[in-house]
Parts: sequence; C-alpha cells; structure tokens
Amino acid sequence: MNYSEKQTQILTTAELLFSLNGFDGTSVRDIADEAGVNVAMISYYFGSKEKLMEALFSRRSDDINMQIESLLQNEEIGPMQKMEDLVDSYIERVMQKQQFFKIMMCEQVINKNPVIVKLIGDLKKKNVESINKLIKDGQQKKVFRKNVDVLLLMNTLIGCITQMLLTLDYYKEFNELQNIPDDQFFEQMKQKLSVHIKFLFKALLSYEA
Amino acid sequence: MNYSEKQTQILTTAELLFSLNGFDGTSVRDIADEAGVNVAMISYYFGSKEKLMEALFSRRSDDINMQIESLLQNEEIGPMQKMEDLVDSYIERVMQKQQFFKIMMCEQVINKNPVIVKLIGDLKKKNVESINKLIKDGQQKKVFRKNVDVLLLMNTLIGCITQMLLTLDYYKEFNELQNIPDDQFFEQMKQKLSVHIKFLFKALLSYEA
Amino acid sequence: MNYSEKQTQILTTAELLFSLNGFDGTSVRDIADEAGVNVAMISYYFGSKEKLMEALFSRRSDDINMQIESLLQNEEIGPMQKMEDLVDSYIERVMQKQQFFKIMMCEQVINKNPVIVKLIGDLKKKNVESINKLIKDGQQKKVFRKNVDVLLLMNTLIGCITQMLLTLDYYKEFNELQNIPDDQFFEQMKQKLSVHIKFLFKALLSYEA
Amino acid sequence: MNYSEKQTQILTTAELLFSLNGFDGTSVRDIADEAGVNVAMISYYFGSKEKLMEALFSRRSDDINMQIESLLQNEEIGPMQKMEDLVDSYIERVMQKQQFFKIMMCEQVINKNPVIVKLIGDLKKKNVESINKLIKDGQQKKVFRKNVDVLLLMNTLIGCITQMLLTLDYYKEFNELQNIPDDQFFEQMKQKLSVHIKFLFKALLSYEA
DNA sequence: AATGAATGAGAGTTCATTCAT
DNA sequence: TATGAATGAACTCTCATTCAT
Repeated sequence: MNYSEKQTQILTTAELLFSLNGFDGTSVRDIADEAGVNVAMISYYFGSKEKLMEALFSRRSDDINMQIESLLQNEEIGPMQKMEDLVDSYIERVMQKQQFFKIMMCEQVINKNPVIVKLIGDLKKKNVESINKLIKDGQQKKVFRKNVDVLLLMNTLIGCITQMLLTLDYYKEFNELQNIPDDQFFEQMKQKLSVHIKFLFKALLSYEA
Repeated sequence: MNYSEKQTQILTTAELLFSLNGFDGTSVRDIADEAGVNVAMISYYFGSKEKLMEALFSRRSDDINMQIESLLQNEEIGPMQKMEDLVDSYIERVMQKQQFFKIMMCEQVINKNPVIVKLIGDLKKKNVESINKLIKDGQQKKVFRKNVDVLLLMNTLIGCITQMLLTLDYYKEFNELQNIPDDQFFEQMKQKLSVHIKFLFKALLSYEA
Repeated sequence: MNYSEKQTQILTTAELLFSLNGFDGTSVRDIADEAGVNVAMISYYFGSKEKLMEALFSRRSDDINMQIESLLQNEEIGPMQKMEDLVDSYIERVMQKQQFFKIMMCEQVINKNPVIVKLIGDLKKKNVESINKLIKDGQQKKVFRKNVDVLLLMNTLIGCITQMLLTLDYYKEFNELQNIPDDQFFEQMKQKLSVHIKFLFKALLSYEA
Repeated sequence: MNYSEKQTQILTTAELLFSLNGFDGTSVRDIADEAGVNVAMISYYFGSKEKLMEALFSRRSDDINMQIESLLQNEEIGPMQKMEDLVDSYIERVMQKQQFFKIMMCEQVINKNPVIVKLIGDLKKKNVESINKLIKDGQQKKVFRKNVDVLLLMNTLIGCITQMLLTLDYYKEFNELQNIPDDQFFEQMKQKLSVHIKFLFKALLSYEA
C-alpha cells in the first residue's frame, strides 16, 4: 500500500491515540482533530474506523515481516550470534514502535476483528518459523542443545520485552531516573534487556556436553 | 468491602465482559443484561461504570495481596524452595483469574483512571518488596548470588506467564491439542510454564562460587 | 400492541411527516421535535426508524383488517348492497387515513423493507379473499354476473380512490372550491367518488340475462 | 433541451434508481457509480441533485405532451374510437415508462419541489383540456352523453393503470404467471387493462337515448 | 431498596456539494 | 471541459447516567 502524506498523518495519529486510549476509547473525531484533518476524511480514506485499524496493523506487519526476513538472510554469522542479533532486533523494534506494540497487546486480549486476528496470527507464525529454522541450524552445528521449546523461547523473549514496556514508568521511579532524558533512559533499558535476555537464551540454548 | 450476592454477580459479570470486549467495549447495559439485573443498579450500587471497574480491581488486589503475604510467612522452607513456590503460586493465580489479568494488562497500557493506576502500582510495589526480602535472605544464606535485578526477575516471571496467557489459543493449535478438554490443557500449560520459569530462575539466582 | 400516550404521539407524528416528506426525507429529529419528545426516545421505544415505520404499518393494518372483517359479517343485506357498503367503507377509510395511504402508496413503489412488504401483501390478500367471497355469493344468488375479475375490480376501486387522493388539490382548483372548508370539501369528494364507483361497479357486476 | 450522451446516461440511470429507491433514498454517488461517471459531473452538468430530477421530469413531460398532441390531431376517426385510442396510448405509455411514472406517483405525494409541482400540474392541465375537447366533440356528435365529469374519467383511467403498475408482482403471483417471460406478461396485462378500461369508458360515456 | 422511563451528549458514517487543477 | 480530493452538515443510533416513584 502506498499512502499519501495525509493518510500517513492519520495512521500515525491513530496509532498514538489508540495506544493511549484504546480503540474503543478513541473517537474518529479525536483522531481527526489531532491529525488536523476533517472527520469525514477517515471514512473517505479508509472506509471506517475498523478498517483504519486494519490498515495500521497491515502497515506495521509488513514492516516487521520485512525486517525479520532480511535479518535471517545474513549467512555469515553463527547461530548463537544470529540469535543474539535477533534478540537485539526484537528489543529495538518494540522500543521504537512502542505504540503499535501496546495496541497489539490489547488487541490480543480483545479479539474481535478477524482481519487483525489473522494479521497477528500470520506474524506469529512467521516468527516461529524463522526462529525454528535458526534453532534447527544451531542444533545441527552442535551449538544449540536438543529439546528446545520454540514457543517457550519466544514467549520469554516477547514476554520480557513487553513486560518492560508496560512497566517503564515504574522502572523510572524505582531506579530514580525521572530526571534523565527519555532517549537516554530508553537506551539504558534496551541495554539492560539485551544483556538479560541473552543470558537467559544462553542458559536455554547452549550445548552442554 | 462486603458485597451482597447481586453485587458479586455484577462484579463477576463485569470481569468477564471487560476481559472479552475491554472496558470501553462493554456497556453497562451489556453487564446488566448478562448479570440479570436492572441497568440502574450498577450506578446505584457502584456509583458509575468507572467505579465498578475500581471495585473490581480492588477486590482482586486484596485477594492477591493476602495470598502473597501468607505465602511468605512460612519460615520453614529454604529461599530457593520458597522462590519456586512463589513461581507456582503466580502461575496458578494468573491461570485461575485469567479474566482479571487480561483486564489488568490492558489497563496498564490504557492508563487513565488514577485509582486503578494506584492499585496496580501498590500491587507491584508489594510484590517487589516481598521478593526483594526473599532475595536478600537467600543472598545472606549464600543460596542466591549477588547482583540480582529484582525488577528483571519479576519481569521475566510475569512476562512469561502473561505472554502464555495471550497465546494460549496459538499454543493449542501449534501443538495440535484442540481436542483435549480445557482444564487438562491448562494443567499441561501450567506444568510447562513452571518447569521453564524455575529453570530460568535457577540460572538467574543460583550461587556459583 | 398497546402503546403508551407518548408512543402514540410519536406514531401519529411520524405518520404525518412520512406522508409529507417520505420516509427518507424525514429525520428522526424532525419527528422527535414535532412530537415534543427526545430524539433518543424513538430508538428507545421502537428500536430504530425502520421499526417505527413497521409499527406504524402494523397498527394501521390491524385496524383495517378488523374493519373489513366486521363489515362482511353482517348477513342481513344483499350482495349488491354489501358491495356498495364496501365501496363507501373504502372511501371513508382512505379519506380518513389519507396520510397512511399516501405512505403506503410510496412504499409500494419503493419496496425495500421486507416486513412492510409482507404487511401490505397480507392486507391485499385479505381484501381479495373477502371480496372474492362476496362475489361468489352474489353470483350464486344470480345478482352478479359470471366472469368477474376480482383483481381488476379492486384495482378500479382502489385506483380511483387513491388517484383522487393524489389530485385533491387539483380538484379544488379546477372546481374553484378553494374557499370552502376542508371537511365540507372532503364530503363532496367522497360523495362524488361514491356515486362514480358504484356506477362502475354496477356496470361491471350486474347480471344481464 | 439537447443532452449529450453522458447526460442522457445520467438521466436514464437516475430514473432507474429513483424509481427503485426514491429520490431521498438515492445518492448522487449511487447514480454516478451506476452511470460510470464522476460524482462531480452531476453537479457540473445539472447544477444539483434536485435540478437533475427536474431535468428528468422535464424530459419526460415534453415527450408525453408531444404524444398527446399528435394523437388528438388525427381528425379521421370518430370520438369513441379516438377515446379508445387514447386509452391504449395511456396504457402503452405508462407501461413503457414504468420507472418515470413510479417516480411521478411518489412525487405527487411528497410535494416539495415547486418546479416539479408545476410540471405535473401543466401535464395534468394539458391532459384535461385535450380530453375535454374530445368529450365536447363527442357530445356535439351525440356519441357521448351529457354530464360527463372529465376529472373522474381521467381519474378512472390513470387510477386503474397506476394501480395495476403497483400490483404487477401481486398479479403475477395471484394468476400463477411467475414463469412466463416479462414482456409476454406485460402484453397480457396491457390487453386486460385495455378491455377493462374501454368497457368502463363506454359505460360512462355512451349515449343512452 | 430498587427500578422503569427518560435524556443530553457523543458516537461512526454518509451526504451533496465545492474547488483547485 | 472534466475530475479527484476534500469538507461541513446532517444523519441514525448508543451511551452512561438521572430521577420520580
């Protein structure tokens, strides 16, 4: 899909407001006002509020799928290094698109729209397949142990990141970091997460003879 | 708070519907109809839809706080065993009150109601304090290593469980367990989670001299 | 159906406005304003604008069905006299419920709502059956000739009356009766129609040996 | 008025959709889409939706006026024959332009647009004048009786035809003619109507010494 | 103590039309 | 001459809440 400037503006605004107030808690008028466009434009461009959400999901899904694919094509590095790159890539992605991932988290709870259910399902499936292939490769090369549960591995990865996302404010307060700038704080958190998850992954994956 | 039978009925129905359709996606009429009470009753008993949500949170928070306290009072078992009990207790609690934890997850994203923000914050604080005390004790007894990040530990615990909660359906499909009864499936998942998280905790905590 | 005073008020107002501006040309706000009730009340009482229309049709259909039945039960008068009574009854009914019959005429053209299509169909069917029975009786008694086309007979009856309804204003102007009061004018028209249609019916029905 | 091909296309499409869904039930977008033209074209060509309707009426009115005039100019046939020709001409016209006459019927009920009110009025006036002249001629030639009510005569003619138009589907069902092709069915109906109305007209007009 | 009736506010969507091109 | 983009206004309907009883 190629979106015009105004359409992109609407999508971005919607993403922000949906992540702040939820889908049902955001009115198309809110979005239109914030995006500086006419209310009718949302129906005009996207058909409906629901389809706006779908377009939003579709756009991000495409981005993410592309990222994952490009990452796994690099054949020069070993399985463990690749897994660590994958971890960092996940962390980076979620932290950069916080709003979208917040929306996705809620949408997984409130499953209504079949289009979005399918998009999330496809995304998950693609992720699992990619990681599965990587693990198989690592096992063949005797770098990863046998009997690895892919789903639990992904669970751990995504669970840790999203949980961090949900408790960022709490982290700030707990570590008394209220006064440092946001981007610096985010960098610290990403670093912390990276070290932590990589440690867990090594524990789960590394071959112990 | 002591609730009458009808009030409890409303709270339970609200919890179900909020977890299915979200707060904004559930109308007081939906709740009243499903609970078999008059629409005006909700305002009459709880003041407003918002306050109904608060009451719902309050009730569950109290339950959870009580559980945690009682768990940590047992002084007969060692720190690692206690930590493992804590893990199982968390898993059990989340799986049993799935609906509430789904609501809580969404409410952490859509932060609007200050009362609920405070309740969630208090709950988190209490959890952290309890675990902190437990870790300190373990470190003193040289069972746990030094330099343990409590927040990351909790993150991992809660992240893994809630992520499992969000992807239960996906698990079922992936492992082709669509035909086994729900309670049996839940038991399997709890067992899987238990082993997995305990393994992670040992990796994160155990003292390596 | 038993309607409250306010519901009746809404129905009557709706009937007036629908007959003046059509269904699509009348907004629920128009009806609410004119009836002196809140806009939300129409949805509250009738469910939707569409169902308000259905209720309106249903009410009148019931009335008309009852009238026809009671008319045909009188067994003391002969077939031709009964037919003439029927003609007068039709004229009276249409002239008295002009608004409803105007709506019905338009609804027969713009056939969309299946509920109303069915109501009109049932009404027509009942009418045809009643008249058919009357004609059969008259033929047995050698008062009516054979080979009477019931549908054409009804067509003539209803066609003449509704056409008169559509051109009342034109009649007034043509006969320069703009200055006489409405009810007096209506009486004249009814009288005119009565004589005219009875004459036609005699021509169509009377037995010529 | 001389219309371009596209304008004619719009007019024809509008006529169809207005007859199916009414004026207010048809959007200019519906017309534009169905006609395969740009939405803005309708305003561009006709000024507004209202004026499109007026153009549509104007076009048909001109046609009809021309037809009537040409019919009455033929001086070779007698009054009764002429009247019968007139009847057939009416039937033919209405059946051929069903869509327009359906619209006109509704517009006579929902009188709002003064331009259309005037067009319908003029049409009616012209009709009455023509028939009046014909009757006068027939009375002079002692073919028609005295004291003929022109308006009632026209009422009967138009009433019977339009009522038939409204109940065509019902006729089909009642006479179990659902399986014969449409044009054949229309022919049957026209024939039926022709015989019926001519019979009525003879009863109303023929001189009885 | 409990409720049916009622309502103002706001929801998403469609509308006929305009305007720059 | 013809049109895609855009919009203010109005649409129907649902909402949480209130109030008289």
